[in-house]
Amino acid sequence: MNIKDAVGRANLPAKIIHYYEDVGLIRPLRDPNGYRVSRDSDVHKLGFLGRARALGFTIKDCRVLLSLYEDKARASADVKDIAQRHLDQITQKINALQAMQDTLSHLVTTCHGDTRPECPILADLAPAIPSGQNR
Amino acid sequence: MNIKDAVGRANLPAKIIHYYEDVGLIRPLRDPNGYRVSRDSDVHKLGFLGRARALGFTIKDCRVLLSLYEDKARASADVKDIAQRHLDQITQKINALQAMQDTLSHLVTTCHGDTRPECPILADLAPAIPSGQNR
DNA sequence: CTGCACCTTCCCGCCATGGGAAGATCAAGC
DNA sequence: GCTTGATCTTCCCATGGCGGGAAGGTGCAG
Repeated sequence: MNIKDAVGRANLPAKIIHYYEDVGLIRPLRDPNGYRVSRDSDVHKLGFLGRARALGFTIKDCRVLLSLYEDKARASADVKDIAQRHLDQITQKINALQAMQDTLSHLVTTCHGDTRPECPILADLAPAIPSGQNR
Repeated sequence: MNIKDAVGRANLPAKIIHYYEDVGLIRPLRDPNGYRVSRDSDVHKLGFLGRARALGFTIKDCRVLLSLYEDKARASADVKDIAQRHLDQITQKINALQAMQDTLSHLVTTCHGDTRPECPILADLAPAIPSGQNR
C-alpha cells in the first residue's frame, strides 16, 4: 500500500513515517516510481512504534525494543530493563513537575490577581541577592 | 563585573548568560575590549530568570514576567494569568506522565524479567492490527 | 616576553517532530 | 491526448533551551 493507507492504518502522520524510515526503524519497499510500498509488516511495526512513543520511550529505546520484539530468542529481562529505566525517568520527571506544581499552585492561590501591583509570585521569583547599585 | 563573577553570583553557566543576552532578556554593558560588564541589576535579573526557569516558565513567559517585574504599575492579575496557564500546562504534563507511569509500572511488575522471551511489555506494545502477509 | 586564564563570536548537535517548497507521478474526466 | 488535482517524493528550515568546542583576542603575573 502507499503511504496514505499506511497513515490511516498506523494512525501516524506521513512525516513521522518518513522520519522513522530515515532513522532506520522501518524499511518499506519502493515502487519503480519511487513511492514507498508499505507491507503489513511495516504497518505493524509502525503501530508498535506509535504505541512505544505514546508511552514515552525515546527513539533509541524504540530501536532496541523493536529488535527485541522481533527477536524470538529474546530475554524478557532485556525488555524489562529498558522499561524500568524509562519508568524511573518518568518518575523523576513527575517529581520535578510536582515540585513546580506545589510551588506554583501555592503562589497562584496567594496572588490576589487584581489591578494592584503587589504580587507574591514576583516576590518569590525575585532573587535574594542584595540589589546594590549599578556599577 | 566580568562574566565569571556574574556566573558565580547568578549561579548560571556563562552559556546561559550569553543566550539570555542573545534573546534580549538582559543587556549588560560592554568594556572597550568587548567584555561584558554585568551590573548588579543584570545579576539580579539573571537570578530572577534562573528562578523562573527553575519553575518551568518558558523563555517567552520569562520575558513577560521580567517586564512585569520591572513595571511598578503592573496588575498582579497579569502575573497570575501567566502563572495559572503555566500551572495548567504542568498539570497536564503530570497527568500524561502519570498515565504512562501507571501503564509502565503495571507492565514492569508483570514482566518476569528472566531469560525467557515471553514479555507482557512487548505484548502490550504490539498493535492489534491483524498481521496479514507481506504484499 | 611568555604563558595562562579569561573573554569573545560562531557554528554544530541534541530530540522528535511540523511546515512548506519544488518537483515528479498517478488517476480521472473531457 | 490534455488538463486538473490528488498524491507522492526529497529537501531545507524551525522549534526550545541549551551544551560543546573551535578559533582568536585580551589581561595579567612572573
